[in-house]
This record gives sequence, structure tokens and C-alpha cells, in this order.
Amino acid sequence: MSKEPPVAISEAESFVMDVIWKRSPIPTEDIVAALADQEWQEATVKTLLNRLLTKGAISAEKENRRYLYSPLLTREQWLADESSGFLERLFGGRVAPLVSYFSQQKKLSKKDIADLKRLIKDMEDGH
Amino acid sequence: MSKEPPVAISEAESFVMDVIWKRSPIPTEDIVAALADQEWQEATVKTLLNRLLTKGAISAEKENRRYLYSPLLTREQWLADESSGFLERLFGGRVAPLVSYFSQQKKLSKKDIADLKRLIKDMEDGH
DNA sequence: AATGTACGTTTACACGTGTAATCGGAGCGT
DNA sequence: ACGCTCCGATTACACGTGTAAACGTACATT
Repeated sequence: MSKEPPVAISEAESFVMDVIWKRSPIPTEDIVAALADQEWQEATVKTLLNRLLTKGAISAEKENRRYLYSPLLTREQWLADESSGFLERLFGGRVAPLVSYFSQQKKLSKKDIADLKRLIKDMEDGH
Repeated sequence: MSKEPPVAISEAESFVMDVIWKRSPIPTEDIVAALADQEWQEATVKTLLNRLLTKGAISAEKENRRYLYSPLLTREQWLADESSGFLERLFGGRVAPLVSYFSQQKKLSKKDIADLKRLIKDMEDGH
């Protein structure tokens, strides 16, 4: 029964994870390159990689000179952790109140509404 | 054009805000009482109140001996900040993908689905 | 008046995070 | 063989956060 507390990833770390989730195993060099838009020094990325390693969020296999990193924490797991935490804190764990909130804020585009309609239809059809 | 960076409050602070949002102006004593379920010492609540004050999230008016606190940051504003930040980071700022995600996770109750259906209907009728 | 009390203010302290610079050692080039 | 280079590992450091204890001081009590 694995009851390990969910591997917590900081925001900066999550950007690194994003890169690794997109492609892995991946060397540091490519990760740094992919993060060019962040205004980080290479050293910063290295620090984040190390922290992710010690947190057990990623693994590293040696390929000659350097390491190739791969995710241990999956994006799905991370999304689940973050989402449920957020929903719990702000909306009592329910999705509908969140959507309701956004609808009141008029933050839903026509496309959002169309998407939602289709989603709900699928859910009903699918069962 | 107010472009102040949104008043950021920490999770612990948000529990204090919850109490103040429910009723204000409210004295420290009542805040501490309302937070009994948190296992905080009174001193901890005092610290949080002070931090909220210096952050400008609440105001304090003197009533004789003690202070009565009131929110400056509204719950609506806070919800908006947190929600948009969350959606942005995890779902590219769109609501539909979030709902889609939860539907895949089968995290939507019958009630959620019913609520969503009604919401969408209302949105369409409302325009 | 002396002392206790209640309440706000100041100080404390460890841990996570953002953001790096520096160190050290294994190859590589000459 | 010797120094340069590339990379991971170690160290740095300020700021926010969680979590309090200690301090000061204006009232209340005796």
C-alpha cells in the first residue's frame, strides 16, 4: 500500500519536468536549450535537475560523459495531485463550482462552452 | 490603471482570511476560536494576522483594547488570482481541458455532471 | 500603588525555493 | 604528460512560510 506523500514539485521545477515529459531520456544540454525562454543560467537548470533527482521525481542514466534524464513522476500523477489540491482548497473539491465561478466571471469563451457541451454529451453517451 | 502585483497570500494565511471573509470586523479572539480545528497556537494566528496586515490583505481598526480586522483583499479577487494562475499553469488557461481531465479521471460525480449541464444551459439561455 | 493580565509587536528558527557561482575530476587536444 | 574543457556536485544566499516564544505596555484588580 504505497502511501508516500506525493512528490511535491515547485513551480520552477515543473518547467523542467515539462521538458522531460515532452521527450526522454534527454541530456542536460537539451533541457537547457528547451528552457531558453526562461531567463535562467545553465547553473540554475542544473540545480533544479539535482533537486528533482533527490526528490525522486526523475531518474538519470549515465551515457558516457553525461546523464540522460527520465521522469519517474508522471505528468498525469502530477496533474492529479495539483488539481485535486487546488480544487480542494478553493472549491471544496468539486468541479462544478469552479466552472460556475468562471462562468460568472465571464471567462468562458464560446469554444469553452461548446467543448464543455460536447464533453458532457460524451459522458452521458459513454454510459 | 492599477497594476499592483496581486496580493499573494500563503496557504496558512488563506485559512485566516476564510474566517475574516465569513464575518468582519472580527477580533483576534474570535479568529483564533474559529481556527480551533487547525492545530495552531494562538501565537501562530497572531503572526499570520500581522503578515496579512503588512501585506495589505486586511485592515485593523482599534476598538478599545484590541483590534477588529476586516478584509481588504476580497475573496472574489483572491479566487480570481488563484484560479487563473492555476488554470494558466496547468491547463493553458482554458477551462474545458480541465473538465476534460477530470472527466477522464472519473472524478465527476453525477451531481457534478448535472450541475454542469444546468450551468451550460443557463449560459446559453442567458444569451 | 503594585501586580497581574490581555493583547499587540518583535524576535526566532528551520526548511523550501529561486537563482546562481564555484569546485572537482574525467577526458581531450597538443 | 599537461593543461583545458565539460559536466555533474557542492556551496551560497536572500526571501517566504510554517510555527512559535518572548517582550512591552496599557488596563484591570486588590
